[in-house]
Amino acid sequence: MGRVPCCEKNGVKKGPWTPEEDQKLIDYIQKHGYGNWRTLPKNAGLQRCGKSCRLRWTNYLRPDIKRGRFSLEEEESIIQLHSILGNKWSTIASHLPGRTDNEIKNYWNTHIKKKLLRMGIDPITHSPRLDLLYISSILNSSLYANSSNFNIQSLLGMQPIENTDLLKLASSLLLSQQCKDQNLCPQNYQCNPQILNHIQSHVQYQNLVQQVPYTEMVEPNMMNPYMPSFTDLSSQQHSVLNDWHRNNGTSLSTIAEENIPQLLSSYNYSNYSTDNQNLMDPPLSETTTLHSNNNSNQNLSFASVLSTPSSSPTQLNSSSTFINGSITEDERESYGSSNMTKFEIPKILDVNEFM
DNA sequence: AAGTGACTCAACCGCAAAAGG
DNA sequence: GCCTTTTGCGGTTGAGTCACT
Repeated sequence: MGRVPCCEKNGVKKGPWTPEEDQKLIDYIQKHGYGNWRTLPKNAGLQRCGKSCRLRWTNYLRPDIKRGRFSLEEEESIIQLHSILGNKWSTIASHLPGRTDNEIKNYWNTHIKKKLLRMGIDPITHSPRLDLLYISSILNSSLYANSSNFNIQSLLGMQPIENTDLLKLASSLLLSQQCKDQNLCPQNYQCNPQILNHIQSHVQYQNLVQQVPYTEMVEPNMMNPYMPSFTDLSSQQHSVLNDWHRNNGTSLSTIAEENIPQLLSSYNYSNYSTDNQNLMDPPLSETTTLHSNNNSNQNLSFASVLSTPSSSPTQLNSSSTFINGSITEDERESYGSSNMTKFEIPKILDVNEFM
């Protein structure tokens, strides 16, 4: 395994480590610790550069390294953390005891990323890949509708989407966006129920990855059309939060997860309007009842979308499908055993550290 | 059994940040 | 404040392995 040495300059060896080299490194570090990686190889009698020694130790020889398959909990943690942190592998690794950044990075690239892609979820934004759905929709509904040998999903590495409704709703989503962009949306625009189903599915996915305090949203804007970050809040919303902050003697950064949805839902976000408006906000906030709340006429706001975690009184329809309703065996392996609506943050996650 | 392509993962590279002088 | 050195991180590579034909 590994890379073949491309050169051996100055007697510095590269490539795979031998058991003898490993033993030398272990012996030296056990005796002297690993203070200076630069001088370590010389002192340890290794013909390696310090960088190589450090890497070998941190990724392989460290005694607290956990090897073997990632557990379901670990996988869920990685997905959650990645949705918050992006490719900050070392930070993610620091929340998974015994796992290295390299190992997590590899696991992400070889397993999780592909799995999400197959499910039609963008592994970068953790949002549905509407762009591909849109292309697919166009192609499926027009020129190539009857062509059995043309399949954009397979070309793009996606799982075949058999549910044509999903394609339609993707089109609807984009059309509604275009409509909105051009101010063509009628005041009484009725949101396509299929879109609602889709959003429900997406919210379920977000339940999986977004079970973190909202304060975490401050840092990376997750580019998720349904999940505006804290920094996306309008000044009015900030004002509400600040009022709350003043009344409770806390800072915004310390507002607890369970408080924000409650706080936000007390505010009528139908007034919410900014240039970078949420993709679905206008039609949804006017007409829809996404949640089976006790108030069936409650406006849909992103606050209610935000409040979907298990702490929320809002319960999604547990029979809702995940994106297109067909979860493969592979995906079931990862998600099937855990009820997404009941998913909880693993105890090892202390997201406050990200701040 | 042999060939082939996909997958895995240890290790390398280059860059940036931090530390030291 | 500037320069040099060291450390850490994220992206990428490619030999070994596996699965399929």
